Amino acid sequence: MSLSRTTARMADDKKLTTRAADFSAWYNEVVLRSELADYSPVRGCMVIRPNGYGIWERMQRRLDDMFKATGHQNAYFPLFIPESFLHKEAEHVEGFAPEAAVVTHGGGKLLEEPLVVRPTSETIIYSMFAKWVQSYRDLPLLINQWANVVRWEMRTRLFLRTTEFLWQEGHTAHTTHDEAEEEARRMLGVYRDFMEGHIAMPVITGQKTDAEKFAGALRTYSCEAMMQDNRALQAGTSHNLGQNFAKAFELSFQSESGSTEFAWNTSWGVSTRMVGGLVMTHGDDLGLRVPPLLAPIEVVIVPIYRSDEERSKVLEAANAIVGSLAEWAGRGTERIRVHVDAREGMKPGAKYYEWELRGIPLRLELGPRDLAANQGVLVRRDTREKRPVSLSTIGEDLAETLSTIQREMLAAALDRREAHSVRDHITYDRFRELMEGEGGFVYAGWCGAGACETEIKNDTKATIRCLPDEEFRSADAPTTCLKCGRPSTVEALWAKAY
RNA sequence: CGGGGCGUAGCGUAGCCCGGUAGCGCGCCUGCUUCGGGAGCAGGAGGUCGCUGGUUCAAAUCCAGUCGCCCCGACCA
Repeated sequence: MSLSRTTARMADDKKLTTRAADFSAWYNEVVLRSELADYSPVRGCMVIRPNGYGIWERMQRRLDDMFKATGHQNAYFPLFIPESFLHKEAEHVEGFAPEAAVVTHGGGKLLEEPLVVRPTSETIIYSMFAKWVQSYRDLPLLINQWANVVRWEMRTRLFLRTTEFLWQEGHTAHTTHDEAEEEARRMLGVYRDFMEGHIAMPVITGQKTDAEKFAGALRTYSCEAMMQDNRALQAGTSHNLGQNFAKAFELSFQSESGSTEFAWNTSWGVSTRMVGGLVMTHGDDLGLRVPPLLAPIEVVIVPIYRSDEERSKVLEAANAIVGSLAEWAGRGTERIRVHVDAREGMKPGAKYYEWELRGIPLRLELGPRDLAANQGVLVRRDTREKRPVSLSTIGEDLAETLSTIQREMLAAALDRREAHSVRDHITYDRFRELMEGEGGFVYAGWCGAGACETEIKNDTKATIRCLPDEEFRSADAPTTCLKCGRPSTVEALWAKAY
């Protein structure tokens, strides 16, 4: 029926469409079949299913800790924003008005002023900050909120771009430009640490060009990751908003010297899009691969038996392992998340395929022969490596293997990214050929002219993903602009993007 | 908004040209046998054929309209 294209081959064929055959179809099939999400009755919206939401919850938990550790507090601002608020900052309204959903009726009556469903919350938040801040002593104000937002996109894709999505948006107010700048950079660093440390998804950080920056920001910074089709995914952004919103919403304070000044703001956000990034960074032709730190289940135990007698023995042993892991404190308070797949009427092989599709990092096969030897067979999802492990040291063994998987997944993703990155001085013809073909990240010189940026975009669909931070720049800096050949003022990272 | 594809059981589909008992595979339920890489047999449940109208003795099938979804392009996290 309606899902025929994407769910084709799903019911009759057990295998997924391969990444090489059709990356896009592969992505949709993985998301649907691993039950991360499903389409909703409303166009462009999605339902996040328990498997997907479990990953998001772990992302949230970790990020929330990181925000708290950097001094932020959570708050919640309303979904509805007076339409006039959106109009108070010129660039901002231009950026968001086209994709705003507007509520015109309530309680059966036409509203006096339409309400915008937040596409982002700068306007409502800074209008409230204005009420709360009087003195420099009230600053910095460091707030985060977890929320849903709505942007009426023309084309949507599960997790990557949906009409409604979940995210966090940090909003801060500071006394000086430099302090705001420091905050914007700090949170970009937090994002990078999280993406590399937890999603095992390496990112390039850097500054957005004027063409790509947030509507209303002074400067925008982003984390750019490379997906397996060699396209870039903007996985997180952080903005130095300058005084633009402070001026629009009269967010001012009295300084130490007694003068009245506008505050300096930042905002920064990451969304459920990261789940899509996880899929496209780590998934393979068998399905999803979830990095252990984000996996709601880290280890699944699959019991193997013939007779009822064997069944009860093996299940007893499996439950004993679960019990011992609940006691085992070798990982501090963070216990190993283990699940016993005791479903009947399913052969072990069928269970293996299913857990592989869902990307659970480790599988412990447990049969009568294993029990006789006090062992289990441990299988890594990422490498599919299979080895016997002793049940007497199972906690240590699992914990160590999980942390190895986490580390090696990042290393593998990093290798893949570097293998598809070009830093040599590249001719424009070669660049165009690359963008039409295999794609990838290209580091090249840029004269700084918006015209060159636009021409390249029209020509090749590639855009400047960011002006990379120093550590990502090439050892021998490019000297000429990729497009016009004039002297380069800055090194740019070019790629086709999601 | 342009181009393409498609709406028949939970999923995938056949049937539509040429109108006449709605079929198949997967999944689901029950039972028995199975179980170290996607089990077998037997029995069973499950359908407003997207919706509305028209033609006809009779519509999944023909005609008109309408709604929706997916994919590919122009905007965006």
